[in-house]
Amino acid sequence: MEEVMSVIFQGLNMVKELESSLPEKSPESLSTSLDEITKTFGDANEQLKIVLEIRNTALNQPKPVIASCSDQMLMQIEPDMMQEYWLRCGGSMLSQGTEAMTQRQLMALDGGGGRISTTTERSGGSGSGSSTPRQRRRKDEGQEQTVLVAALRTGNTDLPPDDNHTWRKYGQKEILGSKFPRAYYRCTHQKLYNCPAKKQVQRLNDDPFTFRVTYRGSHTCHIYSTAPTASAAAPTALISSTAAATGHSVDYGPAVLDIADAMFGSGGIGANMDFIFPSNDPPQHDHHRFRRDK
DNA sequence: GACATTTGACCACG
DNA sequence: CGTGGTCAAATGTC
Repeated sequence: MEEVMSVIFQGLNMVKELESSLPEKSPESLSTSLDEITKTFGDANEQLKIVLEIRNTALNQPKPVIASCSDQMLMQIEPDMMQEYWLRCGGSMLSQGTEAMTQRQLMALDGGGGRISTTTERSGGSGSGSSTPRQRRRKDEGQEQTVLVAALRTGNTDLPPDDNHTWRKYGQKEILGSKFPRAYYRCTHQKLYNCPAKKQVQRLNDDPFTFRVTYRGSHTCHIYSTAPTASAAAPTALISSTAAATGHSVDYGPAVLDIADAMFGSGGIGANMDFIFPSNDPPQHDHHRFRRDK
C-alpha cells in the first residue's frame, strides 16, 4: 500500500512541476508530461487493484473487505463498522454474535448497487407546529443507511463520492473524536419536491481516503444527476460482515426490496438501482456541487 | 437574481 | 450541560 501511495505522490509531484512550468511549456513537452502523469496514475491504479484483489481474497474471513465498485471508487466495509451500523440501524432486528451474513444477503441488502442498506422505521416525528419559530428535528428521521465509500482516486479527493443525486450542503460540524468535520447535505430538490433525503459525509479517522456516508430519508424527487443507463452497470460488491442475525434466522429477501424501495423511491426504481454507483465517471453537471474552490 | 457554500448560533436530546 | 443536527444570514459564483 505504501508503494501505491508513493506512486500517487510521485504523480502529484509531476502535476505540481507541470503546473509551475506550465507557461513556458511547449506543446510537445506538455504532451510528454501529461503522458507521464497519466501513466503514473494509471500505474498507481493498477497497483491499487492488485492490493484490493489480495485483500478481497484474503478477506473472505471476518476482516475488512474492499468492494471494488468502479474505476472511481471503492467501498470498504469493516466488520466493526458493520456491527456499529447494525446496532444503530438494525435495532432489535439484528444483533451481533452468531453467524455471518452471507454475501448474497448483503447484496440483497444493498440492492445490488454496492451498498449496504437497511432501515429503521421510526414512528412519529414532530408536528409542524406553526407557532414554534423553528423546527429542528433530530430523531424520528425515518430510515437510515450507512455506507463506507472511498474517496475518488483521481482528482480532488476532498470531494465526497458522487452518488448520482444532487445534494446541497447545509452544514458542517466538528465532531468530537473525529479528526475531520462532518458535512451535512440535503437533497437539492427538497423544496421543489418536498424531498426529505439527507446525507452525512465524514472521513474516517484512520483512513482519510474513506468516507462514511449516512443516508437518511428517501428520495421522493426521483431526479438524478445522471440518468440511469445500461452502461452504468452495477458495481461489483463483495461485502462480508460479522454482522449477524439474532437467534432466529432473518429473511432479507422481499423485505429488503421493500426497504430499497422505501429508501430510493417506489415505482420500480428500487428494483433497478444501478444508477447509484455508476461504473463510469458521472458528469458533474451540477457545477455547484461540492465546490471547494473558495 | 438564483442558487450554491460557509459558518456561527440555535435547539433537541441524552 | 455537552454534543450533534439544523437554521439562516452572509457571502460567493454563474
